[in-house]
Amino acid sequence: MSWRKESRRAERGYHHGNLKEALLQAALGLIAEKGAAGFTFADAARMAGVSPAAPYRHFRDRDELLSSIAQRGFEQFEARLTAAWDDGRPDTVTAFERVGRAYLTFAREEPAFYSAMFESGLPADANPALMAASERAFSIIRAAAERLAALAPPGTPRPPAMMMALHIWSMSHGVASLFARGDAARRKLPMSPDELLEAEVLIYLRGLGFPTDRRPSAAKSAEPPPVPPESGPPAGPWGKPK
Amino acid sequence: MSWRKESRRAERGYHHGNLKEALLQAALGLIAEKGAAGFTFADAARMAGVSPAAPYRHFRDRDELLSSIAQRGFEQFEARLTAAWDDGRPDTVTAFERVGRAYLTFAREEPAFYSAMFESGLPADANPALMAASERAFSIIRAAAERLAALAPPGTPRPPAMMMALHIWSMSHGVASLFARGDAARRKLPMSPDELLEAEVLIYLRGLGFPTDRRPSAAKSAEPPPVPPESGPPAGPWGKPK
DNA sequence: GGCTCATGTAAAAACCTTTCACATGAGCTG
DNA sequence: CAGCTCATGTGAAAGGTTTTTACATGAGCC
Repeated sequence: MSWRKESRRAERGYHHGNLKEALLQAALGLIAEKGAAGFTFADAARMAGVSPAAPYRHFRDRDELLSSIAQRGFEQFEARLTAAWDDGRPDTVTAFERVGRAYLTFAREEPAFYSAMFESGLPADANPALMAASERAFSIIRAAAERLAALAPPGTPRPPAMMMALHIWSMSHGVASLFARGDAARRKLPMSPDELLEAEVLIYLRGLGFPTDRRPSAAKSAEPPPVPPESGPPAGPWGKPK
Repeated sequence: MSWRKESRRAERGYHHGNLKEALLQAALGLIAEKGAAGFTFADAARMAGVSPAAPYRHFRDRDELLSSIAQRGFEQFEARLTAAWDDGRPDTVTAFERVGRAYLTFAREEPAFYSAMFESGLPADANPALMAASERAFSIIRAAAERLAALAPPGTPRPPAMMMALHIWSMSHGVASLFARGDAARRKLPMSPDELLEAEVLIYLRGLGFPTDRRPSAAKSAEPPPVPPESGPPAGPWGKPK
């Protein structure tokens, strides 16, 4: 029953040729199915068809592999957020909400990355490149918050964009890690995580004085779309108890 | 150099007498200093002065110890939140904010519990007692949200209390796990986590139509304290850029 | 063809987890 | 108090993982 190994070796020769990448992929799969904690360096090596010592030619240790994955995760995360933000088109609020949804989508679709990024307990100073990548991802949220802050209705104090960004981030992260991980819902929710976050953000924005009554719809025009500054008893951003 | 073990044994005899508790304490310490992932069953045994096999008389395996700790954590968490809520005294909003602060304080002061509770990647169905404990803790937040929802200013739609509770929880958890763990701040913040969360909650509540201009102060009287329904351009809940 | 260095391997040390047969002694029973 | 019993510990061992070290391979380059 050793033809497996033999053929593997035959297929690729003594040198793997692309081990580093293979290990990253293998680890990603393992983390997705067994959690960041359960993932094993030896397992990844086995999966790539090399000896347990081989990975050490590419990563100082298990933690470095993990932080590489986290870094790569932040890069993809940044890309997704950037795409979702789409430079604020068609209007700032719509784009902003899309960023929130993208956050949850990423957490749901890339649990392995998300784990490595936020739940692997990596030493904060693990990797400067990691920090930088995380910083760049956050900067998307901050940039969006800046644009949003600039829209503060005249007459109201303009909220600090950095604070808004941190608030939005904490909401997104909170919803993602409490309600949007694992097998969908370990707690039965009255609404989906997406709806939950959207309502949360809308209420928050309204608290800052932004007009957030259901979708400025068309309005591809200049910001801000003309909206009554105070539209009486506002309709809630949450759905009716259908 | 074996007098250590000998004396240990002498001190306590063949039977430890309180091993289960000793293991829980040891594990708590280890998790606090090395993270939930780094903690080792064998280490806990060593710390309690027993053989590596002894713990298996009290916990099916490492995970069961972890989930015991998480459960205990939720119990203490519930106690803290209950105390902070203090049945809504002196007024609902003040008490509510106190609950938020208690959340962060717990995360900061009991990192080991917090890790075990939220970051240990325990299988969702690990322990029914754990689920129940977590449910009880959440119920405090929900109860508080219910009282708050009942205060919705007349004329505005009353927000679903469950939704509010989930929102508040996600904000608290988000701030706690992103900004209030580890060595205080791996990211430089413009304000403390406590202030960040307080501002976030205040803005959110204002978004729901609650009057939240700085502290109803005295007003131990009946809810709601008389407040102008719409106080013009509201002063921001965030501090001035001192 | 021969060199060299990056990339793999094998073997081994150190540690963890978990199980199993066996040892102890605390507490009940008579 | 003798004797029993069973919960609680111990030692040893099997099977994994991590990481290091000396050695093997072969790809790329004169």
